Parts: sequence; structure tokens; C-alpha cells
Amino acid sequence: MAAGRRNRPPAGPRGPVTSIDVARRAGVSQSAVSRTFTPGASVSEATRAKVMEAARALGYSPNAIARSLITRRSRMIGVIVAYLDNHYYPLLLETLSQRLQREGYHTLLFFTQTGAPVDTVLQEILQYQVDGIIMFSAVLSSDLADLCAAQGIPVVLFNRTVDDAAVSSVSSDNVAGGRLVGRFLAAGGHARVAYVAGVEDSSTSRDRERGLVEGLAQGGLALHARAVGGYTLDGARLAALALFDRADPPDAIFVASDHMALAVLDTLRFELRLSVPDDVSVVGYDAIPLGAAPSYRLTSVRQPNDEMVAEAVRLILSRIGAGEDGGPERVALPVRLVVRESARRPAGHDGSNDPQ
Amino acid sequence: MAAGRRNRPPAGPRGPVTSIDVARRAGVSQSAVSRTFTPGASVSEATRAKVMEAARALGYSPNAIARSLITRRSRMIGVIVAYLDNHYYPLLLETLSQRLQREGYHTLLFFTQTGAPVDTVLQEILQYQVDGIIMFSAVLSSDLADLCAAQGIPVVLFNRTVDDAAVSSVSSDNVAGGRLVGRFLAAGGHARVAYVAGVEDSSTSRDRERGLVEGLAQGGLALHARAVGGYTLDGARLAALALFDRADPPDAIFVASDHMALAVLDTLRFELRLSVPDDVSVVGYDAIPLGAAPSYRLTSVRQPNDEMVAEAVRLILSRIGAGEDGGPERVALPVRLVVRESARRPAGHDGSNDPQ
DNA sequence: CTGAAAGCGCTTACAG
DNA sequence: CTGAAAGCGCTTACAG
Repeated sequence: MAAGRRNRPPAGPRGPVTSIDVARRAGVSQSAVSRTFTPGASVSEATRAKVMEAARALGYSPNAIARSLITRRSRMIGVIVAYLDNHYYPLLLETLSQRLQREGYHTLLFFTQTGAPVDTVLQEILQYQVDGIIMFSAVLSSDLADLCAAQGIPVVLFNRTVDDAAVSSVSSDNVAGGRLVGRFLAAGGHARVAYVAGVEDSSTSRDRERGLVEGLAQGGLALHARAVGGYTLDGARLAALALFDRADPPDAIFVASDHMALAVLDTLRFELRLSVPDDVSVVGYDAIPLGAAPSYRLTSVRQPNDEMVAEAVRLILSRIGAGEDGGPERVALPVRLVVRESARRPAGHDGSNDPQ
Repeated sequence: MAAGRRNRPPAGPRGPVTSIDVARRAGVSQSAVSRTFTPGASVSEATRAKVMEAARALGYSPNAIARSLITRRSRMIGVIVAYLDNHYYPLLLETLSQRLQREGYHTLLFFTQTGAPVDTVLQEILQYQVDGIIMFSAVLSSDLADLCAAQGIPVVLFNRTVDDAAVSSVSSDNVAGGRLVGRFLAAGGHARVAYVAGVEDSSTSRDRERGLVEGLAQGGLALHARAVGGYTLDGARLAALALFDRADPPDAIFVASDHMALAVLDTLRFELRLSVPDDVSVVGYDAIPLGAAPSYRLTSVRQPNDEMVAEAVRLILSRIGAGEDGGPERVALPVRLVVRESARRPAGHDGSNDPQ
């Protein structure tokens, strides 16, 4: 009946060497082959040597898919990125992926449109039996969070938090960052401080604004104006124009991300013909490398990127290991102000805080 | 003996609902469930309805890992990225991943250090039984190319070519791009044109330089000087400094990538106090969005990014489908010059070519 | 259209 | 330390 060969491709070029092939050649059992390729399993040196020799001769390497099926661990982490046009993310994605690799995990990458529902993508990810999910600035509804929880898949949000869901998150202390900026601008003698938000419903943008308001209050100021940039270059440009299309334009602008801040700066200088920081100060958030370029010299808030990534990896792995774990954790790491020349400094401030 | 339950987790929270569970509830066979979730399979409407109803009730979705094992198709494409610090790649990676998603494929992402061997990473990818591999500006030895070929895994190189291997590639016509720049600079009345290379052994950088030399020759010029930037910001800065640390500095510089060109521009303006383009012209390659910013206005060569990605996807999918296919293909797509203000123009050139 | 049965390539208790 | 056997959750000829 030849049932055993039915699913083989038609004598294809692909040499699917299996552990059985290796076992046969080495004169050992399939179990012995498996043990040889399982770190920590008990195999005698003699057996191991025979297996390795046979494996080398046949060009065998274990089939991770089959292994995943039987162990119920895919060693894949689903990574969902909402958008990569922020210069800030690619670097983090690289660090994250390499860190996961080092831990023996792999990155299954998905993109969502900003603001679009994560639903479809999440379904696909779950079908691939990922061991965990890390979301980069994507918004997760609590329904979906529940879905993941029901399947026992830990989720870690990066650079976002959700209030109402059992989801871990790691971000910088956005409120503290905003506060730092608010105090700095107030101390710098600014009178009319405006905020350019990212996406309105992003926790990141909200928290930074909240901090700004608090910091300004400490200096006796209220927020003077606000506009929404939506985290895009165009949006930021329009926001900047809107802020100056009024009788009392701001004398300082805090922008929710460096990416947008660069666009704001360009718009102020080249479209509105303003001098930065003489006419108006600009402060960003993220401290992206380009902000340090001589053309921009952007004052910004620096997140501890590597630590944040390390923390996200630690969180996801600990929850994978634990099974029934200690529940979600929220981590907010400390930030610091990087003072350059795009914002007027408080008297006596010598800019020594500038690491660049 | 209860052997059937041995591998189940200890009554975990994870509800691994299988097709058998659904079949039981729907009162049909496991085959019927499978067919319901296989597009194009023959199931009656009545059966399909029963299955869908049961699946919904149980929260079932097919296990892609198990499916991969039996079909010998993982529907995963391994994507290897050499480095993401070039602003040019993140966008392409996103486009690529989304295009693959649309075709029902998924992205398994890996990073290599620039210049580091792809060996380890490639081994891991192959274990995951990816259906194909796309490499972003990574260098592939012909040994490894052979390994993939032996396993029947098609490989497509993006933005790189290899001479001696049976590997498909898609890139822009780098020689033509360089030629365009050479002619443009010669026509612009420049006398001493220098080149800032990327990584010396990258086909991309070599081809762009070759084109430059050809274009200059058409205008009666030879390449005046060269330096190596290694595709990094720091490397580019040092290259710029080196080019001006000589008796006869260049009056024009063609830089192998926009990413580096921005650093060169900043270095010229802010460190060497030169005026661009009055003292020296700068031309890049890639036409990254930031190059259009008012602070830079970088003249550059634009690759048809979307077409290149589409082409890479087409190539890889066609080779997956074909099994024994028509062999590797090399695609080089046409480019065009984007004229802005960072380089002196030939007399009579009105810059109308600038799309921005 | 439908179901019973075999098998994808592995791991892992179990019993030596 | 080692092997025989069962099973992970699917798909797919085969025979109705």
C-alpha cells in the first residue's frame, strides 16, 4: 500500500535527512540521536560520537518544527510592530531580536498599520504557537489581551501600557520625563509652552503630556497650547504650523518624539523663518542619534534603551518559564534629560549634561 | 497506561483545542474539520457550518506548526538583515513583511553583525524549515549558498549580488546610478570628484563606484580620490575628514549611501566650515526621506523601493512554487537622479527633476 | 462529499 | 546509558 511514502515530495532535491536516517547509519536508536541533540540529556561519549559522525556525514540538523510540535514550545516570540517609520524603533528591534537569539528564541515579525486593529495579525501569530508576544507601541484591546491569557501566551507591551488588562509592560518613566522637560522649560524663562502630542490614545503621549503639565506647574506655568502630530513627519509639520497660526504663539515646544521634533524644527526654521532657540525652544523625546547631528542639536529625553529591551526579554522569558506565573508586571525605567542647543537653558546651566 | 496524556502540560491554563475536539463537538470527522479550514477543499455547506459553529464555541484555530510538519511547508520566510542602522532598511523591511503577510507567508527575522559570517544564523533558520530566505545586504558565501540549494531552499539577495553562486538577487542598477552621478557632476563643472565607499567588499558599493568612474570618464574626468565609510555615520565622518586632509581636496563627493551622506554633509559644514554646494558638492544614494528635509536637501539616486521589494517577493514565491525551477534570476531595476540643492547643477539645469 | 487510517519528524516516560 | 513505543495536531490519498 506504500502509505508511508505518500506525503513525500516527488523525489525532490530537498534531502530531508531525519533522525531515523542518522540513527540507522550510526547503528543506534532514534532516541540516542535525539539525546545527542538535546543539551543536558544523558548519552555516553561513544554514542554521541557515533551520532555526530553520522549526522555530519548526512548533513543532518534537527527539524525545529517537529520538535516544537512534541515539546509544545516553538521557541518563537511573536513581535508586533505598529510602525517603523520612527527612527527610534529599528535599533530597538535589532537589539531585541539579537537578545532573543542569544537566549535561543526567534523572532516572528508582524506589522500593523498604526491605529489599525491587531486582531488579524494576532490570530496568525497564535496559530504559529509562539511562546510569547512582544508588542512595539501597538495598542492592545483588553479582549485580545484576554484571548492571549486564555491561551497561556504571555504578552509584553513595549513603550505602551494598558490600564485594564493583565498585560506586562515596559516603558520609560514617561511622566517623569515630561516633568523634567516642564521644569527645564519653566526654569529657562519660557512663558508659553506648547505640546505636540503623538497619537492621542497612546499612553506614551498622554503620560509625557501629564508630566509636562506637572513640571510646568512646579514652575508656576500652565500648558499654553497643544496640537497633535500623530507621530508622523507631516503631522508634526502641520502641528507646528497650527501652533503659530494664532495671536500668541508659543515660545517653547515639547514634542512627544524626536522623530516629530526634527520635523517641527525644520518647519520652524525653514517655513516660519524662526530662530531656534532664540525665538522658540524645541525639546524632543527619545534622544535618537540623528538628534545629535550638528544640524539639529536637539535637546531631548533619553530612555535607557538597552535596559528596556533587556527588561522586556527578561519579563517574557520569566513568564514563559513560569507557566502559572506571578502575573503581569509593569516596569517604568528612569530617564534623563540630554541638554543640547535647541532649547534655551536656565541661567547658569552650562550644558554639561550633554553626553554628546 | 494512559500514554496518551503524557505530554500534556499539568492541567495548564492553555486550552489546546485540537481539530479532534472540534470534530467531536460538531459530530463530524477530523478530516471534515481540516477541510473546512483548507481553502478550496470540498466540504458541504452543512458540514462547514457545523464545524465553524463548533470551532467558534471552543475557540479553535488550526495549529500552524502541525500543519507545517505534515505539509512540509512552513509558510515562513527567513529574513536576514545585516544591519538596520541605515535609515533605508526599516522601511523596506516593513514593506517586505507586509507583502509576505498578504501572500500568506510570515517573516522569521534574524540579524547578523555587518561582516560577520552568516553561518550560525543560517543553520538556525534552516532548522525552522523556512520555505525561502531573503537576505538584506548580507554577504553570502558560495558554500552557504550551496547548502541552501542542497536543501532546496531558494535564496534571494536584496541589494547585493554574488558572482559565483546560484542565488537570485534584486537590486537597483547600481552601475547606472553611479554613471548618472558621474555625468551630472562632470556636467556641473566639477574637477575633483571623490567617492566615499561603503564596505569595500559589498557589491553595491563597488558597482556604484564603477558607474561613477564611467560617468566621469564620459565627461573627461578621472576619479580624484576615495575613502571608505563602512556604511556608518562615524566612518563617513572620518572619510570626509580624510578627503580634506590633503593638498588638493575634492570639489564634489559622491557618497555610497544617503545615510553616510548626511554625516558627510554635517562634517563638511560644521567641522570643516565649508559651504555646500558652493565649496563642495555632495550626492548620496537611496533618496531616504530625511534627505529631503530642509536642513539637508540632498541630491541623491532613487531606487524603486516598492518595485524592488515586490520583485524580491515575486522571485522567492515563484521559486517556492516551482520546486525544480528555472534557476536563479538577477534583477536590477532602473534608478533616477533626484536633484536637490546639495550639489552644483549643470548650467541650464533647473532642478525640475526634483520630485519633492 | 465524507471518514478511517497512516504518517510528518521529533521527544520522552518507561523499562531495562 | 539505551531502545521500543506512543503521541504532538495536523493533512491527505484511499475507498466509499
